[in-house]
Amino acid sequence: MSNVEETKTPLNFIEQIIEEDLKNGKHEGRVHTRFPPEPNGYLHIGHAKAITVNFELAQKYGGQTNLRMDDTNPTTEKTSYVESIMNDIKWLGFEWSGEVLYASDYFSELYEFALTLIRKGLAYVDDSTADEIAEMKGEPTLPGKESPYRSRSVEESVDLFQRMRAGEFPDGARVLRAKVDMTSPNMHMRDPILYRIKHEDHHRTAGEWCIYPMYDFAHGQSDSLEGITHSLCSLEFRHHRPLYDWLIEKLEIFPSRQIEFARMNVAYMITSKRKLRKLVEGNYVTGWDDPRMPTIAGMRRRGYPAAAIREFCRRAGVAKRDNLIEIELLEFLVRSELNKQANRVMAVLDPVKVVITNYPEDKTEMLAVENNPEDPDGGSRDVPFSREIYIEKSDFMEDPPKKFFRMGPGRNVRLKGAYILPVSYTHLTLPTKRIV
RNA sequence: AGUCUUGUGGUGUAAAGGUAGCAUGCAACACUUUGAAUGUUGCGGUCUAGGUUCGAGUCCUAGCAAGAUGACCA
Repeated sequence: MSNVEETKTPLNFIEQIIEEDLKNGKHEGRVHTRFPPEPNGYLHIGHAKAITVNFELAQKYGGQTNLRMDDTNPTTEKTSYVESIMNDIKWLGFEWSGEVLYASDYFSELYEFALTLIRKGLAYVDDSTADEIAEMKGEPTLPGKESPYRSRSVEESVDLFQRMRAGEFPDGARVLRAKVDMTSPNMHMRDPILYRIKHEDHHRTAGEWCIYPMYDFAHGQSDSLEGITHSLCSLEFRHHRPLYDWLIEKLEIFPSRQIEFARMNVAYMITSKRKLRKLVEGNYVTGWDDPRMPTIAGMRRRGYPAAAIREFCRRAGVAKRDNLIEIELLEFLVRSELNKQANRVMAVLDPVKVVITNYPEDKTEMLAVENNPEDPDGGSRDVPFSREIYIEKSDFMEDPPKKFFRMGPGRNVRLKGAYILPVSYTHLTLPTKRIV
């Protein structure tokens, strides 16, 4: 009768999408995700969430996860951050597919993509100033205006773009823009900037380039070049998705799919690299890995186990609504993990001497005490026991209330790993108690 | 001519028209072997108003609320 109902573990909405794709044989059943940090600071608890989701989702469906540095802005990015990022991900317990990848590895391909777009009449070089472009962009409630350079010939744009790349123009003189729709209700579709001029050394390509692609012209293209099937990002990129898809379609390249989910917010924790950097640079903390910082490195130094952080990210779930996770959940999981793996020792901070009057004066025996009651294989250690021992002052009360389960007159207590002690004390002078 | 997304116990997350569940939190009780331990019990919820349906958290309509979006950042 009682058919064993298959206990279907609930799927989050991304898993549902993936399983649907798998069912339809999309991408030959391949699942490939990526974690794309910008190397301009240390990873924090919010990144831990993105890392866990990306890596564990791929793991679950037998896929792979790339680690790709989103390094398209040479002014803010540093190699030292690349190292900290690799460190933190490894410490969290994840392994990326192959070598670390860089968006900067694709600068040549991206440059060719740009040329392709121009030749298709889908991008143009704009000589307007930043202010003019902002002005013409309009406002969310008002349509924008087309740039006078929008109708420039393909040949002229190709020539100008090549000369931008050759370093003929100063920073800000011109940009490359996609030709989409200046009246779109979506601001990101109002001829977004694809390339800007920056005469600045890059942490990896050094002085090789003086034009750099914008996020929208690097991220999706990198996803595509790597064959990423499911490109997960946070909700604020929802408005970028039409552009993400538009570029892939026009370029006729591998159709990665962007899926947005809500970032994790944790009570009392700042997850803004900008603000964390201020703490570091203002010397309010000793560094990105200060134990008070909500960075992965900081939490590591604070003693939080990686397993607890991973579990925290899992329990926070994956959904699209804004959330604020209570710190209590993290603390609960840290305790619970530490309970499993930490050895116990005894220490007395505020000692009170106890004399066990019916125990031989010159005897000392070694009693075995388990290292970890939650770990049967944790072994034991020997603790000496003799007539005079010390206990914590707060473990004794002369006139204890009913709820007090520790030492008190007329009570029996069991000493951890040792004997039951009947306390029929006769005389008490702190800091020494005499017990029969 | 704004657009998009999201509303389920205090918090987070499930329930694919059919018993609103799980976790955390809080409370009470239990406990002669550390505990911020463990065990048991309890508390507490579908944004609002209509509609469809035998039946609505779920579908429809209208509201309301919150968040995102106007960088040559990502």
